[in-house]
Amino acid sequence: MSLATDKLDDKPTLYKQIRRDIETRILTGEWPPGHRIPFEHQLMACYRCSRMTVNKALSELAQADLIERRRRAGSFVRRPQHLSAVLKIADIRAEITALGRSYGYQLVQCARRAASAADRARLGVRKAGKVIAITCRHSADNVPFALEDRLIDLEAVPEAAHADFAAEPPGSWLLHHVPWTEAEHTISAVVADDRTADALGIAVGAPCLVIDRYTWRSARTLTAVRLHYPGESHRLVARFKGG
Amino acid sequence: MSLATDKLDDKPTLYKQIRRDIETRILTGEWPPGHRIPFEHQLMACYRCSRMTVNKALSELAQADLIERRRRAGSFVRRPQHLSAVLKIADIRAEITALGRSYGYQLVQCARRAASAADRARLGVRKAGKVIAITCRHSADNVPFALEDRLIDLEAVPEAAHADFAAEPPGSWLLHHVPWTEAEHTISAVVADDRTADALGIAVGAPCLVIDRYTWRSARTLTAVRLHYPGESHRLVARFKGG
DNA sequence: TTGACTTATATGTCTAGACATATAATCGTG
DNA sequence: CACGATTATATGTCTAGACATATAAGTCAA
Repeated sequence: MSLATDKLDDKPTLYKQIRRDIETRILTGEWPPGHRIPFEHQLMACYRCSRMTVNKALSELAQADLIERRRRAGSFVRRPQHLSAVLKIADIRAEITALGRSYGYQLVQCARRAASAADRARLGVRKAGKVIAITCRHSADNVPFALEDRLIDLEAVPEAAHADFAAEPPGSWLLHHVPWTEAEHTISAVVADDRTADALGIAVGAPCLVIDRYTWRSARTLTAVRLHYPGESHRLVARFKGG
Repeated sequence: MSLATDKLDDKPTLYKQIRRDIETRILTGEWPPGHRIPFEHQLMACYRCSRMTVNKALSELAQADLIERRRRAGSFVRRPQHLSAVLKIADIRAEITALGRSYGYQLVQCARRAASAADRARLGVRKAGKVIAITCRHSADNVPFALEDRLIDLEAVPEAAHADFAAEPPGSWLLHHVPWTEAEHTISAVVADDRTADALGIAVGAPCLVIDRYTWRSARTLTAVRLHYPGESHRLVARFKGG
């Protein structure tokens, strides 16, 4: 279980030095959340450099959400984002092939229909419209990997009408054809019902990891998908830095 | 399920305009992974601005991992990071109080002992040494919220010997007293065994979300913790931006 | 063909200024 | 005291330069 030393080997430059100094103080707790970072002009004097140099350091810390900058007031250490969570799982096919396993895909069902009330609730739309409902299965080395139930809003993604979801998984198709701006994952655990157990080749009552993913482009829901993973075998691994 | 329009309302400035233009082309796929972004001097001419302005735009895109910059070669669209995952859950007490619920804590067991072979394997240490093993329970509004099984390496965190884990949850204590540099979460699903079901007040065989968290400081494991959440009630929500 | 050397060039960092702008703090007035 | 107007100030953005440096590409000799 070795740990990568992220980027400690790159040449130290002044702005990185400044950024690092501040970062260290934040991570060690020497500067707790809410603490005001020295003003830019103070750091200029301290490090004997121009304002643009300290500004670059502070801007990067702000982009990384470690500090918050407020006009006239100064820069402050942000509270660590409790319970804030970020999870990215873009494409199951890519995930499986990246693991060096062979990817398999079976389309179980694909229907184009007028949105039901339940569909509209799931997609967060009011008006009537058409949707595509897809059920499919992903497998790795011929072992079921995940069961996918997806809804695509055809009003938001009209191109999807011409996609061949028997040939290409909807997730991959969407990733390559439809730009998105924001997404949300919700992770929970359930026990397998008949249908899920059957599709994943596990026992009824076996644990499953469930991921619900909603994808938007500029406040418009594009697609909603629910994925069932066999819970014992599949794991989501998340590694990160920070304080 | 409304969606915050992240930062579309802020004043458009030139470097943001440039960043946005490039971002859009990447997200729409107009510039696929590997595509070379125009050189800085081309963008300077195109937008009629100084090099620092385009540099700021490109630097931010690079920091966000949307592009990769290579000296002499130029800037290139990066492959989307499939299966990359990030998850942050710092402190259960903070999580619960942030939800506006009352936090409760019960220490079930706390033992200081020489590290067993299993302990050493879990912490990734070779040498013999002392550890603290803690089992405790977190509750929200007097309903069991999570069961925690934690191991703290006393060689790495000697201060922990003086902490009172009956009064303060170990996660909170560690967060406030011990700086860390890197962590890893693994999420999986299981069904509750006797002990877990009993502690969480759920049925044996009910689904549970399991989070294993390892925390390091400079390649040294500080603590390993396993959390069981009642799977039906607890959800991890992850929201993020990007392509 | 291959390896070593040179050169051109795009990015990396930095400066010493400038004006814009949001807003905390102060001041003044009813 | 409450509230609106003013002011001071820290950050936000931008410029027109500069030199450093890694490296792709070209050059030349073995």
